[in-house]
Amino acid sequence: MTGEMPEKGPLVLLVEDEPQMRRFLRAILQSHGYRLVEAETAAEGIAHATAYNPDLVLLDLGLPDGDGLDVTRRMREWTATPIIVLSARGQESDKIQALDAGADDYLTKPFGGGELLARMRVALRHAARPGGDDAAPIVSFGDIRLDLVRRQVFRGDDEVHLTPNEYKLLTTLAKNAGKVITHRQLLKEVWGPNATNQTHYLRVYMAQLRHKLESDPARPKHFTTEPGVGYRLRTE
Amino acid sequence: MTGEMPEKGPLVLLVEDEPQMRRFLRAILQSHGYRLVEAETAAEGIAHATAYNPDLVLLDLGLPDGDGLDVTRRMREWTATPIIVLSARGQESDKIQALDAGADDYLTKPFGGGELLARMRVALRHAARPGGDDAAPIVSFGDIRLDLVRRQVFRGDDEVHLTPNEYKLLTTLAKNAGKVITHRQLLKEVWGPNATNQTHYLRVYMAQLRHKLESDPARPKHFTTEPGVGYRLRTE
DNA sequence: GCGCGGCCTCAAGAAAGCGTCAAGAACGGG
DNA sequence: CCCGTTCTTGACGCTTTCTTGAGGCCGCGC
Repeated sequence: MTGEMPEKGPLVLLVEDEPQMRRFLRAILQSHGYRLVEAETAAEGIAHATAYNPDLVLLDLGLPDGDGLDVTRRMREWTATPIIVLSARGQESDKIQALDAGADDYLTKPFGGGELLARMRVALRHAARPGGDDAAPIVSFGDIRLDLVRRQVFRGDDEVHLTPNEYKLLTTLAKNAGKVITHRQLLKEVWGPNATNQTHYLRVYMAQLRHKLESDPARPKHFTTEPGVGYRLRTE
Repeated sequence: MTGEMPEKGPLVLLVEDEPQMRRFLRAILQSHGYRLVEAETAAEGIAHATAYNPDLVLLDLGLPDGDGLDVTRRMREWTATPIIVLSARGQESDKIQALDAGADDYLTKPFGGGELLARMRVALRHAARPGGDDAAPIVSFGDIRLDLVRRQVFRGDDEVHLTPNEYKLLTTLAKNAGKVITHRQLLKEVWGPNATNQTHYLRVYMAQLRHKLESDPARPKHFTTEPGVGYRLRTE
């Protein structure tokens, strides 16, 4: 077996008032690895959209407290998150209105779970396209540049080769730059939860990182030791 | 009407064999300012797609000379142009297949002109978003040129023959040039999701690619190994 | 001054991962 | 049905990476 990551799937906001429908969708989504947030009203839908910033919205029209179209329009004022409308109304004019209001797809109830999932994949595919999500994939300190997307480390203009563990250790430090990270945390992150007392690993690997990335490995400027506690990466 | 402006509406490629349906769609599209290119067969569809580089494709499944899904898949090898499938078949499995093959939407005949136009607007809205079109249809590195449209690989002036798996492996690497792609990703992409632990395949096929495309296969400049992680294609 | 705990260094053996070669199986076209 | 191509599988040796241990340094409390 492989010690996989928790594999957190895309976050879906479900806005739907009928309990029965909600149960149906919840079952489908969760069994396919999606994380789920639910709302029962338009107002709650908008509130959750801003609070959770989901990857996708499933929106029922005909909510108790207002038009679902409003939800769509309101969301489109500030986000391009895919919205798939689910509706009992199959009139062409309804579809056109919803789509022009900013919805990305429109399914008429009843629909098959398979089709819904397929259309969700399409929507998520779109959202993944333009490099809109990854904000700052490059961390730098001193003359070191760490490119998290390409998985490359540069020292000046030269690429530095890191082994998998070295890289993982560096990234966990970099992701919490400035903060102290305890031995336990680092070990758990890099070597897994069964190695949280092998502090010797850290000494060896920190030494390697320092040799590869510090100009004076014996007097580290960036990879500093916090005796008895852990290590810290100083990025300025 | 004649005497109009230079008519610079979006260019739509219509791939449809039934003359009746073509007439119907032609009327709708032209009356709404779209420019139109028509194809009657799958082969012609692909040819026109490369020749005209349309803004949107309307694709009928069930063409005389082959599966419409193939057209979708082939196009997705090099372009992200929106594809809306029009089909008489309304089975859920058909929809799922088409959408997963790369289609952006699926309408079952008969459908209303208004809905089609609305869904086209959605598709064009997606395509219009920033970032624009990314995938250059030709990738090159060293003295290698990879033509994604023609599915051809050249080394200098000579064409290099690749087997299907070799080609697929090369393209998945090329589409993420510079980034490390994990063993798992590559295997899933080339051999399907049931082979994600057959890392041995990768060794064999990477060796073959290197032999065909590297000047010194034993010391690869472009197809580099990231031990324990995956492979990377360096394009500079 | 001495002992001790925590840390760093160096290095070697163990383990895992990788590249190579080759043979048999499966496939597809004639 | 046969032949050539492509895919799969296995064995082997090599390289990289991981793990482990021994030794030394330093600061602190006693």
